[in-house]
Amino acid sequence: MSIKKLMQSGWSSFVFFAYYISSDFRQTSTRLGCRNRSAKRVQKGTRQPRFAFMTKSEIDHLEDGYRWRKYGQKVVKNSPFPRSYYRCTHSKCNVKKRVERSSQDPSIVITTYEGQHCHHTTVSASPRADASPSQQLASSAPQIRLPAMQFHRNPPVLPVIHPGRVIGPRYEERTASAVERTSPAPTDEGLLDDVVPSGMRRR
DNA sequence: CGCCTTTGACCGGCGC
DNA sequence: GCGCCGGTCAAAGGCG
Repeated sequence: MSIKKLMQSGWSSFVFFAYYISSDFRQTSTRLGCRNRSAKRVQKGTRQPRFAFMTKSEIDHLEDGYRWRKYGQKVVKNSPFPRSYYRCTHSKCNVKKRVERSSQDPSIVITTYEGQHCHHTTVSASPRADASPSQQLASSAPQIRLPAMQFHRNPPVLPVIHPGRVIGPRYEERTASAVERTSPAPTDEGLLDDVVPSGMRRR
């Protein structure tokens, strides 16, 4: 999917900022919910690769080819919008994603994927008859397969589009700090902030 | 009936 | 130690 095609499809502002959080970036499990009820819980010390991107969309839960089950929603500090937590419905897949609207720009949806899929996409390109309203809404939009979940070893080459211009090199070459330096994108206090290196965070 | 969302409660980490 | 916070669980209910 080229930028040009995105523009032609009316999604000119769809993806304009993306970055990859490498697996050794930081331990993600230490701050995760730590109740030890479920065997599926990410064990302490294991590191899950994270990938976060911002999209300009009215749809919160974007169709990405996988099926997700929402397991929580939480109002987070510094954001008037709730953060939603989704888990891949595949039984052996431990991938999670968080979806949150930017407090700076409500039209921007920040999605963070965590983990790696151990299976292929499960949702067909056509809308599922039994899809939830949000899924149906998403399916009614131009189908854009977000490659975020296919970066098992080679992160995808997403168009890094800033409003009005293309910024930066291919994002897998950029570190989060590079993003910080090169991107004038609004610093989000919510989910985006959560994937910023701990040393760059206030807390 | 199966799958999904919603939502309040619960838990551990962290800062003070 | 206490309270805040983020993440998760699980029961309840909705929907096709």
